[in-house]
Amino acid sequence: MVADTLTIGELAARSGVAPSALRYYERLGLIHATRTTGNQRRYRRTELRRVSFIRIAQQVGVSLEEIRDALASLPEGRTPNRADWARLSERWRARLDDRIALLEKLRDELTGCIGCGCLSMQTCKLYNPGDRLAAEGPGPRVLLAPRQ
Amino acid sequence: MVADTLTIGELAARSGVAPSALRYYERLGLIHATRTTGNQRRYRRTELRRVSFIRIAQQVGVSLEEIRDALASLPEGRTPNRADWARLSERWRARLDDRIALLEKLRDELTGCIGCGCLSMQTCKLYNPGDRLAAEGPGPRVLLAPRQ
DNA sequence: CTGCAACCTGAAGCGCGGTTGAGGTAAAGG
DNA sequence: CCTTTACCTCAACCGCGCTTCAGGTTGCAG
Repeated sequence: MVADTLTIGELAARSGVAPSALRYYERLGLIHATRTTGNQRRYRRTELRRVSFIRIAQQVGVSLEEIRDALASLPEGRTPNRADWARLSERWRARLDDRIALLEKLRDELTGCIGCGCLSMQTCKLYNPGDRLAAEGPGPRVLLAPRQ
Repeated sequence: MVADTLTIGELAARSGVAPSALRYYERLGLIHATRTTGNQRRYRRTELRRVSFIRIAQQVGVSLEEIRDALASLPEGRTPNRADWARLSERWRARLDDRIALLEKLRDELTGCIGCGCLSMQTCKLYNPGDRLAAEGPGPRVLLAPRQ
């Protein structure tokens, strides 16, 4: 069955995401499907692009909630075009840049910092990169959200 | 009380990690403490460095289990010296390099990839950066582990 | 028209990385 | 000495991002 819509199994196969995960994404409002008369999901091909975006964003370390908000900025009525996606990806490029900068800072300071014995929380720039984390206060919830 | 050992509260304050988390790390074997006659934990100052290492590794996206394994490579009998820590941090530098390379690839391909409409799982290099993920097979457990 | 794979829902469960709470003990200051 | 604050254990719970399972329905191939 190679129509203009995809079954959940087909979308799963093409995206590498399990059907259960796709249903989960739908519950959270990240993707959408129409239904057949028999209540089975049918996906438009453009959903593939959404799923792709979701997985990429997860790799960057973004929670599904944030991803949902980002996807919500895509047009409702019509199929998103290149410009729409480009706008979205531009925003994520900035995120990536930030994240890369953080990791580079970590890398550049790691050896010297541990080598000199300063890895003691107090003085170490490494432990509070840019004071971003310090501002969050105690409790780890903030960091470490989408693994990887 | 400013002795040569730290109470759990002091270690928590200095490290920015909650006491409950420190006890949790101990249960998992990431850190160690001696006990007073009254069964309270006392930490050697070097534990501060361990905790610091743990938090840094988490930022890079490593699971506590992996961190424990890494810390296990430190000498048992004696206090780890600079060379010990340097050895360890060298290994993590490589991890950081890998991770940075991945994110840079993601960034460099993101705009072009979405812009050209190829973000379709099939052909997109972005979705399978370096085929590392494809090799894992279906199931997300692998990626997205320690959030952020 | 029948059979079987693929699909459906809802609820429960899992792994991680912790936090919270109850009920009790230790230790430092006055 | 006594009070207050910090600490102890154990068990239960939380949020995230799913998976699994039971019990039932759909839809395409032969």
